[in-house]
Amino acid sequence: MLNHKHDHDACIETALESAQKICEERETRFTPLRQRVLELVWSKHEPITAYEVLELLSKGQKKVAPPTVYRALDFLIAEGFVHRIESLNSFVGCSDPAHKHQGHFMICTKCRNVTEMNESSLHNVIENAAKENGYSYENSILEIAGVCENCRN
Amino acid sequence: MLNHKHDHDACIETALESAQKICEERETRFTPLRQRVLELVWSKHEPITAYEVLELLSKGQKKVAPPTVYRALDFLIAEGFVHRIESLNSFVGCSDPAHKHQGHFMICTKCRNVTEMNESSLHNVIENAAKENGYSYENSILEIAGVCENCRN
DNA sequence: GATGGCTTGATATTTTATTTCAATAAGGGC
DNA sequence: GCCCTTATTGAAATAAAATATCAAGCCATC
Repeated sequence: MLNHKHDHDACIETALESAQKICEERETRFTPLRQRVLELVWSKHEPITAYEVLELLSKGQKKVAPPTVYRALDFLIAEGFVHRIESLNSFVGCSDPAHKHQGHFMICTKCRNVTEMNESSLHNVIENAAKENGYSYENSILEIAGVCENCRN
Repeated sequence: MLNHKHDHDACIETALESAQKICEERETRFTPLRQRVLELVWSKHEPITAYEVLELLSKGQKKVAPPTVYRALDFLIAEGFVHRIESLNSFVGCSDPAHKHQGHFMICTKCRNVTEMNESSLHNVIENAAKENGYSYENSILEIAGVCENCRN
């Protein structure tokens, strides 16, 4: 778990406001559905699956079908508001949506909390590794499994 | 594609022999099924899906069910003979089965060929990144998408 | 208020992976 | 060799994750 003092409601709100603003700048449509899905993805710091989002989304309202969720997620990923965690078939809110980038993550194998690494040095190393092996660089995923500080104590 | 002169039959054979030897050392059972699945995974350098293996395996003999393939793959992965490419839901033969390690890969977005990187420097950087962020290191996946040298020419 | 494009709804299907229990095969101790 | 235990494979069903397709709705602009 994150720090218990962590005000997660504020965290969600910031993410939503930030996304709202970015969409206005880009003139992309941050529809109610997309807002709601982003909110649900942010509802915990742990990665959430598309079908979990589906279930939450369907609560207390007309049920939605999988494509509805996947399309919203596709949009949010394209805008950089959400990252997909490949090793978990899950999704997490991006901690730095203003700058488009790949997700490089650490995943706690105990609490399943995810921490995003935005270190440019790491990114450079990865990009260089590709070039040294004769590949042009397009994008990359890095997912490190380990145990976070809180869980080790 | 890899170098056209690449003798892929020899490549498969080496992988099988190497696996055979390692299993003898470890006293694990390299059964005919597991051998056959490893051979099929190695049948191309591109990643192969479990269901593609299933189909090849079922050719000209009694059809097998998905768990048969997945169990064989689980064994091969546990022994380090095969890696899973998370971003493609696919599997590739390991180029260095003697040393257990994570797979760090580059994936060509044109020819879909996969190159495994066994650079310890890269591994060190990743392990350090985890520690700097307060995580203990267990394992990691790195999958870089780009265009390989051959495809750029 | 018609047009065209994006967005969502709805249904069906595909792809990927696992659960469960039964049958078979392999190795260890006697 | 024969029994016992355990590992492996077979078989059927199901679960989980994702996509294809077409219809309906919304919205901006003319």
